[in-house]
Amino acid sequence: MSVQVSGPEAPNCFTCQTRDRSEWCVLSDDELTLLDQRRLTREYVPGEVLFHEGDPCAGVYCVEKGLIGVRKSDAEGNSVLLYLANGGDTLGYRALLAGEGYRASAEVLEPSRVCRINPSTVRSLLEQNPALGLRYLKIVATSLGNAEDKILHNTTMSVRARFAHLLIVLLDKYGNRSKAGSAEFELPLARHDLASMVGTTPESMSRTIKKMEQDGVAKFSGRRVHLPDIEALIQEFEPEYFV
Amino acid sequence: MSVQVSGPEAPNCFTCQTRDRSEWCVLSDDELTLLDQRRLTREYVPGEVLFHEGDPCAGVYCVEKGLIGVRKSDAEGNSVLLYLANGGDTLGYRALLAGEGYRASAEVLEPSRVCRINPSTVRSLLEQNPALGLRYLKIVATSLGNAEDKILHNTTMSVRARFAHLLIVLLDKYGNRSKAGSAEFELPLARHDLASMVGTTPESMSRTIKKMEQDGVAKFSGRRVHLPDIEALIQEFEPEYFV
DNA sequence: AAAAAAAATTGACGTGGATCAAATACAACT
DNA sequence: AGTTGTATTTGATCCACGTCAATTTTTTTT
Repeated sequence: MSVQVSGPEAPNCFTCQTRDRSEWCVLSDDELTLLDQRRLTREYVPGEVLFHEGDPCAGVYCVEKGLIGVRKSDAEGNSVLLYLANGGDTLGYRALLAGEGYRASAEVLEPSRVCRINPSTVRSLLEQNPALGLRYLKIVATSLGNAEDKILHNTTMSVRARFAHLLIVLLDKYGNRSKAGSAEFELPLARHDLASMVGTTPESMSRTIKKMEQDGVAKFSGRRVHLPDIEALIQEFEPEYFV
Repeated sequence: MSVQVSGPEAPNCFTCQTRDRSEWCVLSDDELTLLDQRRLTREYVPGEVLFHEGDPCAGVYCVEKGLIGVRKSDAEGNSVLLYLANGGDTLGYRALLAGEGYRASAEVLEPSRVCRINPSTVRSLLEQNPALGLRYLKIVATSLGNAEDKILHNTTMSVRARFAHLLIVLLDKYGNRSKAGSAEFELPLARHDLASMVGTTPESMSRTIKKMEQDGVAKFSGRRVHLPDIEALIQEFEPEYFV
């Protein structure tokens, strides 16, 4: 279960390694002190849930380290993984800013340390520091752009093309395009979560992977992926116009 | 072509009927004066385009009256209609707030009068009036929630269910649920645009409509729709859990 | 009113991907 | 190592939907 962190190794907002990657980088020292006083820090293990779809907004969750997946489900049990959050990412701000409950749930995928800041604290920071609001505006506006991209992709591209796209996104986030043209890295997700991100079933995911291996576009072994030709992979979702 | 509006009947921000429905309702008189000086008002006819996907952001577009559709397309010519904007709605703010170019285009569907406010004016208003930023935060956060809903819907529901959902949305926006259980109203869209909103082809749209008529769920004649049983229509996308 | 153009419908057909069911591989305990 | 539970793969089948082509209907133009 999750535990409240305390003791000598206790984290705080001033020494937080990921603060400069988060929205809080615009806060003054005084504001940072407030944030530090109000934060609730917890360690989570895979399978735990930060918040559930439908819950009233309990604040924003600031990921210090680990991996969280944001999932949206419907009544019949279908669901999609909308995105992944790492150290430096914040979750739950959409609900807070919209003045709603959560419309997705956040599930822990890898052992994580996460701070929660309650709604009133965030609101008072927003009111006293306009720069924070602008930061959030930018984040939300960018997310909206990405979400709209995804709407188009999901309705026009094949499962294979969407998965190729996902691989490139994951490569840029969790691997690195070292050697010219090829790359190898560790996927942060199990098969069924890959399927969930692409918006398909594990069965179709499995078959898609198999076919891509046969075509030599990618090689999978467990969570390890080898991409021999990144250009070719990109062509899967960005086809040539002049054929 | 679009024309610059002037003369005695010239509109202005103070007398604008739709201002209190827009973000600008939080502006002071001074700020409203600035807005009024800087606005560029134009009349548009169907088929014209306010801005294209890929264009650098030229500001926000404030719809006074008419109907605008926001469309996103890819290289192969696929496209989806993301949403519709009426009098009181604002367009293009996402690009401005994200600091990007437009990632969708805005096409005029019915004769419209639209004001454009250039980026620097909006930015200075945002800087001097924090309430405006909060308004935008709320709008963008709500849109993001809706977009994420759509991602889930598009990947899990059938064309027919999505269309049933669209009909209810359009009814609430362009018709009214007068008589208990039934309703009749005028669709603001042609068939191919309905298809585009649902994320399907005109052919499939046509067949879906036909089947719904056979099932007695809806009756179409041109753009006129009769919905004899709204509850039944809702069941198409919100199925019973206890069967 | 006739002609031309555009929009919508219908038909025929193929297939990507969902579904159901079973087999295999893998991981975690004891 | 053996057992049990879970994740992944494979197989077989089906159908919702996209695609292409041909009409028909509606709208626009002259």
